[in-house]
Amino acid sequence: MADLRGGDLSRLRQLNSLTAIRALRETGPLTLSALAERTGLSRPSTKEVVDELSSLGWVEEVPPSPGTMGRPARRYRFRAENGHLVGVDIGGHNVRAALSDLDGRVLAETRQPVEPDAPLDERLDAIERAVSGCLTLSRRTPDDLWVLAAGTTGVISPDGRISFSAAVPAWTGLDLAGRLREMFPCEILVENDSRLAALAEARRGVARDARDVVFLHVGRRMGTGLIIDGKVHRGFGAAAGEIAMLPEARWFDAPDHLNTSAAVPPGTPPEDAAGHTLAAARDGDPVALEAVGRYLDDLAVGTAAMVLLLDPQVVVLGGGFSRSADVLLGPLRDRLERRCIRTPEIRASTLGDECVVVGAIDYAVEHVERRFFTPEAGPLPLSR
Amino acid sequence: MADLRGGDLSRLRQLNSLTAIRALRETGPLTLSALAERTGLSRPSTKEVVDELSSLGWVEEVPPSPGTMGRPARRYRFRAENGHLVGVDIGGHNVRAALSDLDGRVLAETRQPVEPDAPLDERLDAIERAVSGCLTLSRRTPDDLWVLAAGTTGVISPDGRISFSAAVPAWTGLDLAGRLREMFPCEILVENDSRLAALAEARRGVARDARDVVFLHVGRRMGTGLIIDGKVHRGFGAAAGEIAMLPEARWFDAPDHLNTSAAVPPGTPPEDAAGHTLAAARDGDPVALEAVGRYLDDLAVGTAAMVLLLDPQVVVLGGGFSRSADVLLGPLRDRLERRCIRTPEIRASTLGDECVVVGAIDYAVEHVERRFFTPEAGPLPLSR
DNA sequence: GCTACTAATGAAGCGCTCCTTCGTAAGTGA
DNA sequence: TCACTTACGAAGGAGCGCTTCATTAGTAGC
Repeated sequence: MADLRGGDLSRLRQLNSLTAIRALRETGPLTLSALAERTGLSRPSTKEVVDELSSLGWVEEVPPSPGTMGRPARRYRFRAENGHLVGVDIGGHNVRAALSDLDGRVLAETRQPVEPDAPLDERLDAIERAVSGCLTLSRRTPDDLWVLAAGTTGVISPDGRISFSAAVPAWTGLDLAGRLREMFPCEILVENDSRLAALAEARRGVARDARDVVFLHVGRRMGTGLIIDGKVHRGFGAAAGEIAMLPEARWFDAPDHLNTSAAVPPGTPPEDAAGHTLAAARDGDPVALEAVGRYLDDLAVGTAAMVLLLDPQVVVLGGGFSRSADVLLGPLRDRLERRCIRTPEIRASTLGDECVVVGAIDYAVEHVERRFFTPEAGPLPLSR
Repeated sequence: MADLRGGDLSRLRQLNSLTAIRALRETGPLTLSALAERTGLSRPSTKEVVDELSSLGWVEEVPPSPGTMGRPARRYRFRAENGHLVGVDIGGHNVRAALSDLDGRVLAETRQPVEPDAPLDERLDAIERAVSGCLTLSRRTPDDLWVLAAGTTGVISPDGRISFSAAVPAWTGLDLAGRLREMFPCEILVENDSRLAALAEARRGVARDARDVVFLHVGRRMGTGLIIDGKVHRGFGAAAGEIAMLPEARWFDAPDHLNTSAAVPPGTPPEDAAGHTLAAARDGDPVALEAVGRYLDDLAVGTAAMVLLLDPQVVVLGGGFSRSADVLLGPLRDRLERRCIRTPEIRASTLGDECVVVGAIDYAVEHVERRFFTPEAGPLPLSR
C-alpha cells in the first residue's frame, strides 16, 4: 500500500492542487463551480487552489463560454504547453519521433529511414536528426524537453541498457539511455517497443476500456506487450512478454507460412512476401487461405497460452500484418475459442505505424504524472 | 491513479490515523515518540491521533518497557483481537479452516475429512463444522467474525459463484458465496485455491521478498496462482492461471508419468502412486528418476511459458509433490535455464498443507486493509 | 538518601486550510 | 428597464498540525 508518512496541512493543499490539475486535464477547461463540484472542495477553497496553480503557471484563465444564464463564470485550463515530451520509435528500417505537449497531444512528427544493417552510430545519428526535426518543426529548443521516451526491440534493463536483442544483435549491451542522455538534456526513458505499443492501445487506442490487455505484434517478427491492472508489466528482469522464445508456443517460425506460401509471386522481395499472401487470402485464393490458416494455427498456440494464463479483457492485434486484420481476426478468434475457457475480445489496432511513438509519448506522460503525484521525487521543470 | 476527490481537514486526520495504525501493525508496540518519528507527525499530533484511536478501541496502551533512561514512555499497540477472520480450504478430501486475529495470527485450526465424491450438502456441512470448530476452540461466536474467505478449485466469478470446476464438475454453477452467507453473518470472499496459496507464499512464505511470483501447485492436479505487482492477479473473467488447459503446455497429463511408472509397486492405491515414484527417485532408482525426468520435461514447458511471459522474480513449488522438492527443484531449474532468457529463482513452499487456509486468511486481512484505507466503503465492525 | 541527568508529558499559543454565509456583480430574457 | 439567474469576493469560524516550554518520572552517580 501507499506511503507510510503522515501529512501536514501543506500536504493536504498539495493533494488538492493535484486533484484540481487532474480534473482539468481529464475534462478540459472548467469553471470554478464545476471544478469545485468535480474535486469535492468548496468554491472558495477551489479558488485559492486555482490562484496558486495559476501563479505557478500550471493553470490559465480562458474566456468564459458565452450564452449562459447568469453572470459568466471564469474558466480555467491546464497549461499543457508548459512542457514538452518526445517519443521515439527506433525500428529496423525507420526511426520515428514525435513531440507532444503534457497532454500527449502530438505537435510534430518526423521519420528518418535507416538501413537495417546500419552501424550503431548511424542509427544514433538518425535518432538525433528525428528528434531535432521535431524540435525545428514545432519551433522548440532541446531545453523545452522534459522527457524523452524511446522504444526499441529487445530486453531493456531498468537503467536503460539493452540487455538482449534478438533482432539487432549488435545492440546487445548498448547503454541506450546513456547515449540519449548525451544528446538531450532531459529525462530519458527506454522501453521495449511492443510494451509501448500496448500502452498506446490501452491509453488512446482500441483497448481504452480495458485494464488487462495483451498486445500482439504480428509481423515479420513476433512480439508482445502486457498491460496488467492498467500498468505496463515489465517483470522482475524487464523480460516479460518474450513467449516467442518458447519453441512449443510455435511463434518463432509462424510467419514463414506466409513468407513461403505458393501464393507469393517468384522474385518478390522477402519483406513483401507475407503481404502478398495476406492480400491473396483476402481475395479468396485457396492456396493463400491455407497458408494463412497454418499461420494462425501456430499463432493461436502461444496466444492461447497467454489468454489462459492472464485472462485479459482484450487482445489487440498490431504490427505489420494487422493491416490484414479482416483476414486474421475471425479465424484467430475461432481457434482461441476452441482452446480457452473465456475467449477475450480480439480487436485490430487502429494506431498503425504510429503505435510505438505514440506509446512512447504516453509513457512519458505517465512519467510526468508519477512525478506530479509523488512530489517528494523532486520538482518538475517550470517555464514561467 | 488514486481518487479524484479533494480532501477535507478530517480526511487528513483520517489519513494520519491510518498511517499510525499501519505503523503499529508493521512494527508492533511503539512509544509515542517512536510512532511520531515513524509517521512523520509531531508528538502532540500523534498523541491526539492515538487518543482518538484508543477511544475507538483500535489501539491500546501497554506497560512501558523498563530499564530505559529518562521518564518511561507510554507504549501503544494495535488491538488485533478487535476482529476475527476465518480462512477455509475446501479440498477434495478435507475441509480445513483456521481462525485468526486481524494481524492474521492463527488462533485455532480444524480439519474435517470428506469423501471426494460426497454430495454437495455434505461438503457444505463439513465447512460449517470446520468453521464452528474453530469458533469453539477459540471461544468465539459467529458474531465475532468479520470476514470469511474460502478457497476452492475452479474458476470463481467475482460474485463468488463457481463458474467452472474441472476437478469437481458437480460444483460448477454453485453459488458458494451465497451458501456461505447463509451460514455465517459476516463478509464472504471466495477465491481460487491456487491463487490463495500464491498469496500466502508472497505474504508469509518463501516469496515474501518478491512482487512478481508464479506459484505452481504440483500434485495430482496442476494449478497456478499469479502474484503480479504484489497483488493477486485474477484476470478479467477471474480465469487467470488456467494454462494447464492448453494441450501444448503438456501439463494436463504430466502427473501420469509419476503415477504409472514402473517404480510403483503393484496394488498401490492411485493416490499414493506418485509418492512412491518420487520416493524411489530420491533413493536413486533409475526407473523412477527417468519417470521424474519425463514429468519435469512436461512440467517445464508450461512453466517456461509462464516465466517467459511474466518474468517473475520467484517461482514457488507447492502442492503435494512439493514435499519431494529436493528431487524436483534442481532438474526443473536446469530445464528452465535451457528455455528462458532469465531464469527466476525456484523455491519450495514451506507452508505445506496449510498453504491455502493461511492464504485465505491473508486474503481476508487484505480485504480488511482495503476497507481501512478506503473508509468511504463503509465502517468496519467495532467490538467496543 | 540526595542530586544531576535524561527523556517523555501536557498545556498554551500560532498558523494554515477548509468551510459556511452573505451581500454584490454581471450577464440573459421579457 | 426590470426581474431573474448565476458567479464573485469578503468575512467569520472551526479543525488540525506545529512549536515551545514548564513539569514529571524515571535512572545513574555520589
